[in-house]
Amino acid sequence: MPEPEHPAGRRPRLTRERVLEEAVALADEAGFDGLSMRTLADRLGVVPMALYKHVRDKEALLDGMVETVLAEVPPPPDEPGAGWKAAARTRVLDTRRALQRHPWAWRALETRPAPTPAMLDHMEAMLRILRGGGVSPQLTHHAMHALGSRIWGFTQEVGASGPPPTDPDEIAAVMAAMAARWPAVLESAMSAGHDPDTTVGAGCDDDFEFAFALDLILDGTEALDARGWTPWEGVAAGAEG
Amino acid sequence: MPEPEHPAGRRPRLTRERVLEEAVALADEAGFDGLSMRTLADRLGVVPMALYKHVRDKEALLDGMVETVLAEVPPPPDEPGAGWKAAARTRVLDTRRALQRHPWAWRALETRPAPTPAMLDHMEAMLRILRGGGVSPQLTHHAMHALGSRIWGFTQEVGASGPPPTDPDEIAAVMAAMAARWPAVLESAMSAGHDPDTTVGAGCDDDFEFAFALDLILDGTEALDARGWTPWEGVAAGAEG
DNA sequence: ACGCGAGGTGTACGGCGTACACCTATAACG
DNA sequence: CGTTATAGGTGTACGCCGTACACCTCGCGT
Repeated sequence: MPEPEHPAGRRPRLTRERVLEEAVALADEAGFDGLSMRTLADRLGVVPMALYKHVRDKEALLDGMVETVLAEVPPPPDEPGAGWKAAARTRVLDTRRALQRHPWAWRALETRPAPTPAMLDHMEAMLRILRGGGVSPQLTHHAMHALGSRIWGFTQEVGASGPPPTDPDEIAAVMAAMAARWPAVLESAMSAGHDPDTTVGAGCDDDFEFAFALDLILDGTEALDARGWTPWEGVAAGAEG
Repeated sequence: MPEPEHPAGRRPRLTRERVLEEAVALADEAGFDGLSMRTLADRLGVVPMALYKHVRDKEALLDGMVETVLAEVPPPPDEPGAGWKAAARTRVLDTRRALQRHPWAWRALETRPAPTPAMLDHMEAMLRILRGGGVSPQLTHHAMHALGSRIWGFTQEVGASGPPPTDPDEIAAVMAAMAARWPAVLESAMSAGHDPDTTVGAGCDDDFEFAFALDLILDGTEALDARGWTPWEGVAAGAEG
Protein backbone atom coordinates (compact mmCIF):
# COMPACT_ATOMS: atom_id res chain seq x y z
CA MET A 1 0.00 0.00 0.00
CA PRO A 2 1.90 2.98 -1.21
CA GLU A 3 0.02 5.47 0.93
CA PRO A 4 2.53 8.26 1.34
CA GLU A 5 0.19 10.28 3.54
CA HIS A 6 -0.96 7.47 5.78
CA PRO A 7 -2.85 8.81 8.88
CA ALA A 8 -0.05 7.88 11.20
CA GLY A 9 2.17 8.98 8.37
CA ARG A 10 4.66 6.80 6.67
CA ARG A 11 7.81 7.34 8.66
CA PRO A 12 9.04 10.60 7.19
CA ARG A 13 12.32 10.51 5.42
CA LEU A 14 15.30 11.39 7.54
CA THR A 15 16.78 14.80 6.93
CA ARG A 16 19.75 16.53 8.45
CA GLU A 17 17.35 18.95 10.10
CA ARG A 18 15.32 16.18 11.71
CA VAL A 19 18.46 14.48 12.90
CA LEU A 20 19.79 17.65 14.53
CA GLU A 21 16.42 18.54 16.00
CA GLU A 22 15.99 15.14 17.64
CA ALA A 23 19.60 15.11 18.75
CA VAL A 24 19.06 18.38 20.60
CA ALA A 25 15.84 17.07 22.13
CA LEU A 26 17.51 13.84 23.17
CA ALA A 27 20.45 15.65 24.75
CA ASP A 28 18.01 17.94 26.56
CA GLU A 29 16.30 14.92 28.05
CA ALA A 30 19.09 12.42 28.51
CA GLY A 31 22.07 14.72 28.99
CA PHE A 32 25.28 14.93 27.06
CA ASP A 33 26.35 11.42 27.98
CA GLY A 34 22.94 10.02 27.17
CA LEU A 35 23.37 11.05 23.56
CA SER A 36 24.92 8.35 21.42
CA MET A 37 24.56 7.53 17.77
CA ARG A 38 22.65 4.46 18.86
CA THR A 39 20.21 6.11 21.24
CA LEU A 40 19.60 8.84 18.69
CA ALA A 41 18.94 6.29 15.98
CA ASP A 42 16.51 4.47 18.26
CA ARG A 43 14.66 7.67 18.89
CA LEU A 44 14.34 8.24 15.16
CA GLY A 45 13.17 4.66 14.60
CA VAL A 46 16.14 3.93 12.46
CA VAL A 47 19.30 1.88 12.48
CA PRO A 48 22.43 3.66 13.77
CA MET A 49 24.26 3.65 10.47
CA ALA A 50 21.41 5.53 8.82
CA LEU A 51 22.53 8.66 10.61
CA TYR A 52 25.79 8.60 8.74
CA LYS A 53 23.97 9.44 5.55
CA HIS A 54 23.18 12.84 7.06
CA VAL A 55 26.13 13.67 9.33
CA ARG A 56 29.71 12.70 8.66
CA ASP A 57 30.36 11.47 12.17
CA LYS A 58 29.52 12.28 15.75
CA GLU A 59 31.75 15.32 15.81
CA ALA A 60 29.84 16.76 12.86
CA LEU A 61 26.62 15.96 14.68
CA LEU A 62 27.81 18.00 17.65
CA ASP A 63 28.85 20.81 15.33
CA GLY A 64 25.34 20.85 13.94
CA MET A 65 23.78 20.79 17.39
CA VAL A 66 25.87 23.78 18.43
CA GLU A 67 24.75 25.52 15.28
CA THR A 68 21.14 24.81 16.20
CA VAL A 69 21.45 26.16 19.72
CA LEU A 70 23.36 29.26 18.67
CA ALA A 71 20.59 30.00 16.20
CA GLU A 72 18.29 30.48 19.19
CA VAL A 73 20.26 33.49 20.39
CA PRO A 74 18.41 36.65 19.38
CA PRO A 75 20.50 38.73 16.96
CA PRO A 76 21.79 42.04 18.30
CA PRO A 77 19.84 45.09 17.12
CA ASP A 78 21.34 46.98 14.20
CA GLU A 79 21.02 50.22 16.10
CA PRO A 80 23.23 50.20 19.15
CA GLY A 81 21.06 51.88 21.71
CA ALA A 82 22.81 52.88 24.89
CA GLY A 83 26.44 52.29 24.07
CA TRP A 84 28.59 49.26 23.54
CA LYS A 85 28.71 48.17 27.15
CA ALA A 86 24.99 47.75 27.50
CA ALA A 87 24.79 46.07 24.11
CA ALA A 88 27.55 43.63 24.96
CA ARG A 89 25.96 42.90 28.31
CA THR A 90 22.61 42.19 26.71
CA ARG A 91 24.12 39.92 24.12
CA VAL A 92 26.07 37.90 26.67
CA LEU A 93 23.01 37.44 28.85
CA ASP A 94 20.89 36.54 25.82
CA THR A 95 23.39 33.89 24.92
CA ARG A 96 23.44 32.63 28.47
CA ARG A 97 19.68 32.23 28.42
CA ALA A 98 19.80 30.20 25.22
CA LEU A 99 22.57 27.98 26.55
CA GLN A 100 20.76 27.47 29.84
CA ARG A 101 17.93 25.85 27.96
CA HIS A 102 20.42 23.21 26.82
CA PRO A 103 22.62 22.29 29.76
CA TRP A 104 24.71 19.94 27.63
CA ALA A 105 25.66 22.72 25.23
CA TRP A 106 28.71 23.96 27.07
CA ARG A 107 30.29 20.53 26.85
CA ALA A 108 29.64 20.45 23.14
CA LEU A 109 31.02 23.95 22.71
CA GLU A 110 34.10 23.32 24.77
CA THR A 111 35.05 20.26 22.82
CA ARG A 112 34.80 21.83 19.35
CA PRO A 113 38.38 21.69 18.18
CA ALA A 114 37.92 24.67 15.86
CA PRO A 115 35.35 27.44 15.67
CA THR A 116 32.37 26.54 13.54
CA PRO A 117 30.78 29.10 11.21
CA ALA A 118 28.00 29.72 13.72
CA MET A 119 30.57 30.37 16.41
CA LEU A 120 32.42 32.77 14.15
CA ASP A 121 29.16 34.57 13.39
CA HIS A 122 28.58 34.87 17.09
CA MET A 123 32.03 36.27 17.73
CA GLU A 124 31.72 38.59 14.78
CA ALA A 125 28.57 40.11 16.22
CA MET A 126 30.18 40.69 19.58
CA LEU A 127 33.31 42.17 18.07
CA ARG A 128 31.25 44.56 16.01
CA ILE A 129 29.49 45.76 19.14
CA LEU A 130 32.80 46.69 20.70
CA ARG A 131 34.47 48.09 17.62
CA GLY A 132 31.30 49.91 16.62
CA GLY A 133 31.33 51.51 20.05
CA GLY A 134 34.74 52.92 19.35
CA VAL A 135 36.83 50.51 21.38
CA SER A 136 40.30 50.12 19.91
CA PRO A 137 41.18 46.92 18.05
CA GLN A 138 43.74 46.00 20.69
CA LEU A 139 41.46 46.52 23.63
CA THR A 140 38.67 44.72 21.82
CA HIS A 141 40.96 41.77 21.31
CA HIS A 142 41.94 41.56 24.95
CA ALA A 143 38.41 42.14 26.16
CA MET A 144 37.20 39.23 24.06
CA HIS A 145 39.79 37.02 25.66
CA ALA A 146 38.94 38.32 29.12
CA LEU A 147 35.28 37.67 28.61
CA GLY A 148 36.37 34.22 27.57
CA SER A 149 33.74 31.63 28.11
CA ARG A 150 31.34 34.28 29.38
CA ILE A 151 30.82 35.33 25.79
CA TRP A 152 29.34 31.92 25.27
CA GLY A 153 26.96 32.34 28.13
CA PHE A 154 28.31 29.76 30.47
CA THR A 155 30.75 29.43 33.27
CA GLN A 156 31.25 25.92 34.37
CA GLU A 157 31.88 25.99 38.06
CA VAL A 158 34.75 23.66 38.70
CA GLY A 159 33.67 21.02 41.11
CA ALA A 160 30.06 22.12 41.10
CA SER A 161 28.22 19.12 42.34
CA GLY A 162 24.67 18.16 41.65
CA PRO A 163 22.08 18.48 44.37
CA PRO A 164 23.62 18.80 47.82
CA PRO A 165 22.86 16.09 50.37
CA THR A 166 19.40 16.36 51.84
CA ASP A 167 19.83 14.05 54.81
CA PRO A 168 20.24 16.36 57.84
CA ASP A 169 22.79 14.07 59.43
CA GLU A 170 24.87 14.07 56.30
CA ILE A 171 24.68 17.84 56.06
CA ALA A 172 25.86 18.10 59.63
CA ALA A 173 28.74 15.75 58.96
CA VAL A 174 29.83 17.69 55.91
CA MET A 175 29.60 20.97 57.77
CA ALA A 176 31.67 19.58 60.61
CA ALA A 177 34.35 18.34 58.26
CA MET A 178 34.41 21.70 56.54
CA ALA A 179 34.61 23.62 59.78
CA ALA A 180 37.63 21.60 60.81
CA ARG A 181 39.68 21.65 57.65
CA TRP A 182 38.17 24.25 55.34
CA PRO A 183 36.74 27.02 57.51
CA ALA A 184 37.17 29.69 54.88
CA VAL A 185 35.35 27.59 52.32
CA LEU A 186 32.55 27.10 54.77
CA GLU A 187 32.35 30.78 55.54
CA SER A 188 32.32 31.65 51.89
CA ALA A 189 29.59 29.15 51.20
CA MET A 190 27.48 30.91 53.80
CA SER A 191 28.26 34.33 52.40
CA ALA A 192 26.24 34.45 49.25
CA GLY A 193 25.22 37.86 50.50
CA HIS A 194 22.43 38.60 48.09
CA ASP A 195 19.05 37.74 49.48
CA PRO A 196 19.76 37.56 53.21
CA ASP A 197 16.95 35.15 54.04
CA THR A 198 18.18 32.46 51.75
CA THR A 199 18.75 28.97 53.02
CA VAL A 200 22.29 28.69 54.29
CA GLY A 201 24.84 27.38 51.86
CA ALA A 202 22.49 26.51 49.08
CA GLY A 203 21.51 30.09 48.44
CA CYS A 204 24.13 31.01 45.87
CA ASP A 205 22.51 32.72 42.90
CA ASP A 206 24.30 31.64 39.74
CA ASP A 207 22.79 34.42 37.68
CA PHE A 208 24.02 37.02 40.14
CA GLU A 209 27.52 35.59 40.16
CA PHE A 210 27.59 35.47 36.40
CA ALA A 211 26.42 39.07 36.06
CA PHE A 212 28.84 40.20 38.76
CA ALA A 213 31.84 38.78 36.94
CA LEU A 214 30.56 40.03 33.62
CA ASP A 215 30.20 43.56 34.94
CA LEU A 216 33.63 43.44 36.52
CA ILE A 217 35.10 42.74 33.10
CA LEU A 218 32.91 45.13 31.15
CA ASP A 219 33.38 47.96 33.64
CA GLY A 220 37.11 47.37 33.71
CA THR A 221 37.29 47.38 29.96
CA GLU A 222 35.22 50.53 29.82
CA ALA A 223 37.57 52.24 32.22
CA LEU A 224 40.60 51.26 30.17
CA ASP A 225 38.86 52.44 27.02
CA ALA A 226 37.99 55.78 28.56
CA ARG A 227 41.57 56.37 29.50
CA GLY A 228 42.91 55.37 26.10
CA TRP A 229 44.78 52.38 27.41
CA THR A 230 47.33 50.68 25.21
CA PRO A 231 48.97 47.32 25.74
CA TRP A 232 52.42 48.90 25.97
CA GLU A 233 51.52 50.12 29.41
CA GLY A 234 52.24 46.65 30.65
CA VAL A 235 50.16 43.85 31.97
CA ALA A 236 49.03 45.08 35.35
CA ALA A 237 48.30 48.61 34.28
CA GLY A 238 44.63 48.13 35.01
CA ALA A 239 44.12 50.16 38.16
CA GLU A 240 47.63 50.99 39.20
CA GLY A 241 48.17 54.38 37.59
CA MET B 1 62.81 -19.18 34.59
CA PRO B 2 61.85 -18.00 38.05
CA GLU B 3 64.50 -15.36 38.46
CA PRO B 4 62.99 -13.18 41.18
CA GLU B 5 65.80 -10.65 41.47
CA HIS B 6 66.63 -10.34 37.85
CA PRO B 7 69.24 -7.60 37.23
CA ALA B 8 66.55 -5.30 35.89
CA GLY B 9 64.74 -6.05 39.10
CA ARG B 10 61.60 -8.01 39.68
CA ARG B 11 58.75 -5.82 38.58
CA PRO B 12 58.06 -3.71 41.65
CA ARG B 13 54.76 -4.15 43.33
CA LEU B 14 52.01 -1.83 42.19
CA THR B 15 51.10 0.93 44.58
CA ARG B 16 48.53 3.65 44.36
CA GLU B 17 51.37 6.14 44.09
CA ARG B 18 52.99 4.32 41.18
CA VAL B 19 49.65 4.05 39.43
CA LEU B 20 48.95 7.77 39.79
CA GLU B 21 52.47 8.71 38.80
CA GLU B 22 52.39 6.66 35.63
CA ALA B 23 48.88 7.82 34.85
CA VAL B 24 50.06 11.42 34.96
CA ALA B 25 53.06 10.59 32.80
CA LEU B 26 50.92 8.73 30.31
CA ALA B 27 48.42 11.56 30.07
CA ASP B 28 51.27 14.01 29.61
CA GLU B 29 52.53 11.97 26.67
CA ALA B 30 49.37 10.61 25.11
CA GLY B 31 46.85 13.28 26.07
CA PHE B 32 43.65 12.97 27.98
CA ASP B 33 42.03 10.72 25.42
CA GLY B 34 45.10 8.55 25.19
CA LEU B 35 44.69 7.59 28.83
CA SER B 36 42.62 4.48 29.32
CA MET B 37 42.69 1.80 31.97
CA ARG B 38 44.10 -0.50 29.33
CA THR B 39 46.88 1.73 28.05
CA LEU B 40 47.83 2.57 31.62
CA ALA B 41 47.92 -1.11 32.57
CA ASP B 42 50.10 -1.83 29.55
CA ARG B 43 52.49 0.88 30.58
CA LEU B 44 52.76 -0.66 34.03
CA GLY B 45 53.26 -4.13 32.56
CA VAL B 46 50.13 -5.37 34.19
CA VAL B 47 46.67 -6.54 33.25
CA PRO B 48 43.94 -3.85 33.26
CA MET B 49 42.00 -5.29 36.15
CA ALA B 50 45.06 -5.07 38.39
CA LEU B 51 44.56 -1.31 38.56
CA TYR B 52 41.25 -1.80 40.29
CA LYS B 53 43.06 -3.07 43.36
CA HIS B 54 44.47 0.44 43.79
CA VAL B 55 41.80 2.79 42.46
CA ARG B 56 38.08 2.23 42.73
CA ASP B 57 37.38 3.15 39.11
CA LYS B 58 38.51 5.56 36.45
CA GLU B 59 36.82 8.52 38.11
CA ALA B 60 38.83 7.85 41.26
CA LEU B 61 41.95 7.60 39.12
CA LEU B 62 41.25 11.05 37.72
CA ASP B 63 40.61 12.35 41.23
CA GLY B 64 44.01 11.07 42.24
CA MET B 65 45.69 12.55 39.21
CA VAL B 66 44.19 15.95 39.99
CA GLU B 67 45.45 15.56 43.52
CA THR B 68 48.92 14.83 42.18
CA VAL B 69 49.00 17.85 39.92
CA LEU B 70 47.62 20.22 42.54
CA ALA B 71 50.35 19.05 44.88
CA GLU B 72 52.85 20.62 42.47
CA VAL B 73 51.50 24.10 43.15
CA PRO B 74 53.80 25.87 45.58
CA PRO B 75 51.99 26.71 48.81
CA PRO B 76 51.35 30.38 49.48
CA PRO B 77 53.73 31.98 51.98
CA ASP B 78 52.43 32.28 55.51
CA GLU B 79 53.42 35.93 55.58
CA PRO B 80 51.37 37.88 53.08
CA GLY B 81 53.91 40.26 51.68
CA ALA B 82 52.53 43.05 49.58
CA GLY B 83 48.79 42.78 50.17
CA TRP B 84 46.15 40.32 49.13
CA LYS B 85 46.00 41.32 45.50
CA ALA B 86 49.62 40.52 44.81
CA ALA B 87 49.36 37.32 46.80
CA ALA B 88 46.27 36.19 44.93
CA ARG B 89 47.86 37.05 41.63
CA THR B 90 50.97 35.06 42.44
CA ARG B 91 48.97 32.07 43.54
CA VAL B 92 46.82 32.04 40.41
CA LEU B 93 49.86 32.28 38.17
CA ASP B 94 51.66 29.59 40.16
CA THR B 95 48.69 27.34 39.66
CA ARG B 96 48.60 28.15 36.00
CA ARG B 97 52.23 27.15 35.61
CA ALA B 98 51.60 23.80 37.28
CA LEU B 99 48.56 23.13 35.12
CA GLN B 100 50.41 24.12 31.98
CA ARG B 101 52.81 21.28 32.56
CA HIS B 102 49.84 18.92 32.27
CA PRO B 103 47.65 20.07 29.42
CA TRP B 104 45.08 17.37 30.10
CA ALA B 105 44.53 18.58 33.64
CA TRP B 106 41.80 21.11 32.89
CA ARG B 107 39.67 18.40 31.36
CA ALA B 108 40.11 16.27 34.44
CA LEU B 109 39.34 19.21 36.72
CA GLU B 110 36.28 20.27 34.79
CA THR B 111 34.74 16.86 34.88
CA ARG B 112 35.09 16.32 38.65
CA PRO B 113 31.48 16.21 39.77
CA ALA B 114 32.33 17.40 43.29
CA PRO B 115 35.35 19.15 44.76
CA THR B 116 38.03 16.78 45.95
CA PRO B 117 39.93 17.43 49.19
CA ALA B 118 42.88 18.78 47.25
CA MET B 119 40.59 21.17 45.42
CA LEU B 120 39.07 22.31 48.70
CA ASP B 121 42.55 22.86 50.10
CA HIS B 122 43.36 24.92 47.07
CA MET B 123 40.24 27.04 47.44
CA GLU B 124 40.80 27.37 51.15
CA ALA B 125 44.23 28.84 50.56
CA MET B 126 42.91 31.38 48.08
CA LEU B 127 40.01 32.35 50.31
CA ARG B 128 42.36 32.92 53.21
CA ILE B 129 44.45 35.23 51.08
CA LEU B 130 41.42 37.42 50.40
CA ARG B 131 39.88 37.25 53.85
CA GLY B 132 43.25 37.71 55.50
CA GLY B 133 43.67 40.84 53.42
CA GLY B 134 40.51 42.23 54.91
CA VAL B 135 38.15 41.63 52.03
CA SER B 136 34.59 41.14 53.26
CA PRO B 137 33.09 37.65 53.21
CA GLN B 138 30.54 38.70 50.61
CA LEU B 139 33.01 40.30 48.26
CA THR B 140 35.36 37.37 48.73
CA HIS B 141 32.57 35.03 47.73
CA HIS B 142 31.75 36.93 44.57
CA ALA B 143 35.38 37.44 43.66
CA MET B 144 35.97 33.71 43.86
CA HIS B 145 33.11 33.14 41.47
CA ALA B 146 34.33 35.88 39.17
CA LEU B 147 37.81 34.42 39.08
CA GLY B 148 36.07 31.20 38.19
CA SER B 149 38.27 28.82 36.30
CA ARG B 150 41.14 31.30 36.48
CA ILE B 151 41.61 30.23 40.07
CA TRP B 152 42.49 26.87 38.67
CA GLY B 153 45.04 28.31 36.34
CA PHE B 154 43.40 27.65 33.05
CA THR B 155 41.06 29.23 30.63
CA GLN B 156 40.04 26.96 27.87
CA GLU B 157 39.62 29.04 24.78
CA VAL B 158 36.41 27.93 23.15
CA GLY B 159 37.14 26.75 19.67
CA ALA B 160 40.87 27.04 20.07
CA SER B 161 42.25 24.83 17.39
CA GLY B 162 45.55 23.07 17.33
CA PRO B 163 48.28 24.32 15.03
CA PRO B 164 47.00 26.67 12.34
CA PRO B 165 47.44 25.62 8.72
CA THR B 166 50.96 26.04 7.47
CA ASP B 167 50.30 25.73 3.77
CA PRO B 168 50.46 29.31 2.41
CA ASP B 169 47.64 28.66 -0.03
CA GLU B 170 45.42 27.39 2.72
CA ILE B 171 46.22 30.38 4.89
CA ALA B 172 45.31 32.66 2.03
CA ALA B 173 42.03 30.85 1.50
CA VAL B 174 41.11 31.07 5.18
CA MET B 175 41.99 34.75 5.28
CA ALA B 176 39.88 35.42 2.23
CA ALA B 177 36.90 33.62 3.71
CA MET B 178 37.32 35.55 6.94
CA ALA B 179 37.62 38.87 5.20
CA ALA B 180 34.36 38.24 3.40
CA ARG B 181 32.20 37.01 6.21
CA TRP B 182 34.00 37.72 9.46
CA PRO B 183 35.98 40.92 8.99
CA ALA B 184 35.87 41.85 12.66
CA VAL B 185 37.17 38.44 13.65
CA LEU B 186 39.97 38.82 11.18
CA GLU B 187 40.82 42.28 12.42
CA SER B 188 40.83 41.07 16.00
CA ALA B 189 43.06 38.16 15.14
CA MET B 190 45.56 40.63 13.74
CA SER B 191 45.31 42.91 16.76
CA ALA B 192 47.17 41.02 19.40
CA GLY B 193 48.85 44.32 20.07
CA HIS B 194 51.57 43.19 22.38
CA ASP B 195 54.83 42.59 20.63
CA PRO B 196 54.32 44.49 17.37
CA ASP B 197 56.73 42.42 15.29
CA THR B 198 54.95 39.18 15.88
CA THR B 199 53.81 37.04 13.01
CA VAL B 200 50.34 38.13 11.97
CA GLY B 201 47.49 36.19 13.46
CA ALA B 202 49.49 33.58 15.24
CA GLY B 203 51.05 36.06 17.63
CA CYS B 204 48.48 35.98 20.40
CA ASP B 205 50.21 35.57 23.74
CA ASP B 206 48.10 33.34 25.94
CA ASP B 207 49.95 34.31 29.08
CA PHE B 208 49.32 37.97 28.40
CA GLU B 209 45.63 37.40 27.81
CA PHE B 210 45.36 35.35 30.95
CA ALA B 211 47.10 37.97 33.05
CA PHE B 212 45.06 40.74 31.47
CA ALA B 213 41.78 39.13 32.41
CA LEU B 214 43.09 38.20 35.83
CA ASP B 215 44.11 41.78 36.54
CA LEU B 216 40.80 43.09 35.30
CA ILE B 217 39.07 40.98 37.91
CA LEU B 218 41.54 41.57 40.71
CA ASP B 219 41.69 45.32 40.09
CA GLY B 220 37.93 45.51 39.91
CA THR B 221 37.57 43.58 43.13
CA GLU B 222 40.15 45.80 44.80
CA ALA B 223 38.24 48.89 43.75
CA LEU B 224 35.00 47.52 45.14
CA ASP B 225 36.76 46.56 48.35
CA ALA B 226 38.28 50.00 48.74
CA ARG B 227 34.90 51.60 48.46
CA GLY B 228 33.24 49.22 50.89
CA TRP B 229 30.95 47.72 48.29
CA THR B 230 28.05 45.59 49.40
CA PRO B 231 25.88 43.35 47.25
CA TRP B 232 22.79 45.41 48.01
CA GLU B 233 24.09 48.08 45.67
CA GLY B 234 22.87 45.94 42.84
CA VAL B 235 24.53 43.97 40.15
CA ALA B 236 26.00 46.58 37.88
CA ALA B 237 27.28 48.87 40.59
CA GLY B 238 30.84 48.23 39.52
CA ALA B 239 31.93 51.46 37.89
CA GLU B 240 28.70 53.38 37.66
CA GLY B 241 28.91 55.51 40.78
C1' DA C 1 54.76 -25.40 58.25
C1' DC C 2 50.72 -23.48 57.20
C1' DG C 3 46.91 -20.84 55.86
C1' DC C 4 45.12 -16.50 54.80
C1' DG C 5 44.56 -12.38 52.52
C1' DA C 6 46.44 -8.84 49.44
C1' DG C 7 47.27 -8.38 44.91
C1' DG C 8 47.64 -9.86 40.03
C1' DT C 9 45.01 -12.70 36.19
C1' DG C 10 41.55 -14.34 32.62
C1' DT C 11 37.37 -14.22 30.77
C1' DA C 12 33.38 -12.02 29.60
C1' DC C 13 29.68 -8.50 28.98
C1' DG C 14 27.51 -4.58 27.33
C1' DG C 15 28.33 -0.16 25.43
C1' DC C 16 30.53 2.91 22.14
C1' DG C 17 31.77 4.93 17.12
C1' DT C 18 31.89 3.55 12.58
C1' DA C 19 33.79 0.84 8.10
C1' DC C 20 31.84 -1.79 4.50
C1' DA C 21 28.85 -4.45 1.73
C1' DC C 22 24.24 -4.84 0.77
C1' DC C 23 19.43 -4.02 -0.33
C1' DT C 24 15.41 -1.11 -1.90
C1' DA C 25 12.32 2.31 -3.19
C1' DT C 26 12.22 6.29 -5.78
C1' DA C 27 12.62 9.32 -9.62
C1' DA C 28 14.68 10.38 -14.27
C1' DC C 29 14.70 9.05 -18.84
C1' DG C 30 14.54 6.50 -23.45
C1' DC D 1 5.75 2.09 -19.74
C1' DG D 2 10.04 -0.37 -18.63
C1' DT D 3 14.75 0.42 -17.33
C1' DT D 4 18.19 1.89 -14.59
C1' DA D 5 20.97 4.89 -11.55
C1' DT D 6 21.17 6.40 -6.99
C1' DA D 7 20.06 8.34 -2.47
C1' DG D 8 18.99 6.50 1.65
C1' DG D 9 18.12 2.79 5.03
C1' DT D 10 20.06 -2.02 6.75
C1' DG D 11 23.04 -5.82 8.77
C1' DT D 12 27.11 -7.37 10.19
C1' DA D 13 31.36 -6.83 12.14
C1' DC D 14 35.57 -4.77 14.30
C1' DG D 15 38.20 -2.72 17.74
C1' DC D 16 37.98 0.17 21.39
C1' DC D 17 36.20 1.29 26.16
C1' DG D 18 35.12 0.50 31.53
C1' DT D 19 34.58 -3.04 34.69
C1' DA D 20 32.06 -7.35 37.16
C1' DC D 21 33.40 -11.73 38.83
C1' DA D 22 35.78 -15.91 39.68
C1' DC D 23 40.17 -17.49 40.10
C1' DC D 24 45.02 -18.20 41.21
C1' DT D 25 49.44 -17.29 43.67
C1' DC D 26 52.47 -15.45 46.27
C1' DG D 27 54.60 -13.65 50.80
C1' DC D 28 53.85 -12.90 55.52
C1' DG D 29 52.33 -13.63 60.32
C1' DT D 30 51.45 -17.21 63.16
